[in-house]
Amino acid sequence: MNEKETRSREADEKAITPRATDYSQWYLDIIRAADLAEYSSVKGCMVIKPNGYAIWEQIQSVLDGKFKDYGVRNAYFPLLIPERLLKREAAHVEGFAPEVAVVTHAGGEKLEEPLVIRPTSETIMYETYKDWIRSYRDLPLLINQWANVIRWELRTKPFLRTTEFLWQEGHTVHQTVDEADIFARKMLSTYDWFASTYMAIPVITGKKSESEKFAGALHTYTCEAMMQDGKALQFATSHNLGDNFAKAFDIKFLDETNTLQYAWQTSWGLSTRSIGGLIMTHSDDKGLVLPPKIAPIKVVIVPVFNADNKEAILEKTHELRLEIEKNSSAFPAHSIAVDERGHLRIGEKFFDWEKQGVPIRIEYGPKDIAAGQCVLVRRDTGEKIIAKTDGEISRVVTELADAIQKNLYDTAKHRLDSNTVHANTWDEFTASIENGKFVLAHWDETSETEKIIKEETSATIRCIPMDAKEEVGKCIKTGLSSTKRVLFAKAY
RNA sequence: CGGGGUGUGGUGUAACGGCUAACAUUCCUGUUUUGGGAACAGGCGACUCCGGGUUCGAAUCCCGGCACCCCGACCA
Repeated sequence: MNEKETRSREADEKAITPRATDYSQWYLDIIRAADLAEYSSVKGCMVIKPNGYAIWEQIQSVLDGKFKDYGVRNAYFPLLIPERLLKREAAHVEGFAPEVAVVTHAGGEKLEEPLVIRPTSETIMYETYKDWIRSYRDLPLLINQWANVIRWELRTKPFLRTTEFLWQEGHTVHQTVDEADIFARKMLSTYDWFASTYMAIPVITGKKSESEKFAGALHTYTCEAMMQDGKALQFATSHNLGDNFAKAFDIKFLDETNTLQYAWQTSWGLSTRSIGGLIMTHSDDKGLVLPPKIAPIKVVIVPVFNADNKEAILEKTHELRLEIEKNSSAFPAHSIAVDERGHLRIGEKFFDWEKQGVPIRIEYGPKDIAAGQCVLVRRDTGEKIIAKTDGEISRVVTELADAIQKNLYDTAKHRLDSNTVHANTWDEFTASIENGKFVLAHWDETSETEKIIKEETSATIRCIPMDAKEEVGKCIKTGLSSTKRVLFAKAY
């Protein structure tokens, strides 16, 4: 075997499984290649590694700022919930009972009352809320919590469904059902805005069907994204809880007319699952691809040096880095990396950063310095751009980041639009679902029909789209009359 | 809980019932290298998943257990 063949074989061994071959393995390969997470010794749980957690911190930072703009304040409630609290709201306990973990022993003794580890915090928070709320002047109460939760799922996959996961859960209390509903929708559009603007993930917003809605909610609103294999991923949800929990937890307030009333509530959440969506939306067969606005490292400068000129080159490299940093607020110091590693060859460094999804790579060596320029390479297209280092570099980097952000969104949007189809007959419907499409179809609005469709095709109603037009139609399964199309797809 | 598969250095693999369990890679030390996956030299690293059994002799054969992975069922 000659040298060339050896190199080619090694390259194959390091390569990521192509998407077309095995989508599931491809997804896991990306996570490993980008060093985002790994399985832990606890079944169903994962260790989020620094590269993965850095993405979560970006998400936290953007969302938390937006929540604060709305007057939402952060708080923290206990991990352990007395079992009786979880049982207060009938639909809620029925929905969560199968997947809760229960602590039965502590302090070396069996507990009088078991404690469940929160699968979500409605119950423990609302138990407290009832003492916080006396009059309409205490409302609205707007609280968010960044926390971990545990749901004992039978089958797990990193980020998308793990036994323990991180999320934010917002819980608000309002005077009227209308005000609560408006707030729930406002949070839905906030998630929509975040997904499209920052994650470059276009979503379809809508309402969940009765059988898919949150256990204990009046309405559940959702953002549904399309992955590269055509399957749907629930990106985030926002619930109008009505007065279901207020009645179960006795949350009442005195209104302006001195009448005691039950309050109206919402809850809304976005989890580390969104990172799974991010990976599956943009990554390619070379590794992770991150949109610049959410990438922890937005630019990596790879200097080209040898033992003789190393110090001189590195000095110039840091000057270049400062030039970008000081001229554009979008690129703080920690978002620009300089690869000074001396034990790796230039090629290995390039592959390393490509795997990690860094949006822009800048190559900077003696030839560039002599010419007063540097070479920028886009992660999304691989295109090389030469820019003058003097004066224009920070503008070029900023524009390039915007162009990458836009390109990633446009590509995902095109994929979503071109794979969303209408079906008017059962045959059309099943064929489209089999082809991995999002299918807009008429439905007779019964849970029975929904269940039958799921059993026969494994497709579920992802949502009743917010922008669904009123039109006369017939249910694709039963032929009964229907007034609007709903979104069906196979889901993660 | 069904169906399928796998357990050997950190990772990926090899070894007919028979030598001190081999090879590659990672990692560490040095030297030389650096515009697309470097080379050489040296070094660290395993009770071959666990427990029994058969045998002069077991990573290998038999029995039992356990763990993990994939496909279902479950899942806001």
